[in-house]
Amino acid sequence: MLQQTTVATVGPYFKRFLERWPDVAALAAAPLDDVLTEWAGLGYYARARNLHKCAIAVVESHGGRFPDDEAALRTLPGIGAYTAGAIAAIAFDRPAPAVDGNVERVIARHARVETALPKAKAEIAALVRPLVPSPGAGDFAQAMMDLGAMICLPRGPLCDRCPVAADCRARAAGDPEAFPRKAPKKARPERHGIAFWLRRPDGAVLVRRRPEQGLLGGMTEIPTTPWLETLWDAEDALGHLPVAATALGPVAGRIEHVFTHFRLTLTVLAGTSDRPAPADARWCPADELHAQALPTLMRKVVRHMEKRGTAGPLFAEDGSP
DNA sequence: AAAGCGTGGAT
DNA sequence: TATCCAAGCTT
Repeated sequence: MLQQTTVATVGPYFKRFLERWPDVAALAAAPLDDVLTEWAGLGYYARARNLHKCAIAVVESHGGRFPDDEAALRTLPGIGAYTAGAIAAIAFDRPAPAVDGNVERVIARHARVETALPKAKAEIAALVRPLVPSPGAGDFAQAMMDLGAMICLPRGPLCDRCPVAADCRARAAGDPEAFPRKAPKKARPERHGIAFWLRRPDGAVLVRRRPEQGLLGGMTEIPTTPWLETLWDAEDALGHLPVAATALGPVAGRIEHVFTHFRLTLTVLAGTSDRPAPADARWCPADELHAQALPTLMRKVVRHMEKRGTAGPLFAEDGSP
């Protein structure tokens, strides 16, 4: 859960997750959709799919216990270089480096590594590995991460309180904030889509499961058009209407959302339908909507509609259809 | 091996 | 508002 996510954000998710699935066997036995529902809002949903796969692998291939060496851990789904090292060192006190973003920063400054991230990852891990004490690998891993999190800050590092300031090369050069070097990031394009808010006379809302792979994979969505860098023509959008509907009209306002690699603006087309749901979709009773595996973007759509009320055909605030 | 993959908080 | 950043991994 903590991969690319802050402790503060993870906290409540972690608690609920462990209450529901207290051990690997329980998680392995759970339906993926339940795991995704519990994960909804945390982001990077491949982590949830991988964690579930990982639990199954641990149960089926490792007798229900995590392996204690880096190489075996590294083969499990969702466990990469950092997580394998962290588990080996912290859970089993094996001499492995746990190099997260904090440690990368500490080392990049201490050795004044000129190679830019992410290319420098291997170089930095190679610098850490010989430093790992044994026993004590777990404490070392924690200490290095805490040094980065509390002293060797991204901006305004507290060098006066740093236990290794004396031989820090970036400190000596007076430019610690210039490290780690980073590859330039690319622009974030704007994309647009139209969401179809379709209700049955009994109030149920049409929802759909997204494909298992890719963005928001396996999560539940309010059906939308594809998300393109061009604005949608109303007529083109209707070609993506998932089920025949009546009283279709645009809803005032927009939903803005920022993903890692693009910005998205959704507008909503609301209507009514009494048809059976298509194969990849289902009618969700209104009072069950919030218990679905809705990612934050889709919760924004739901919130948007709840704010406006959902009775009858909807029109823009200026009265246009 | 560069690109894809979420979200919220801090500055 | 824009940018950065967070206990990274997979393809």
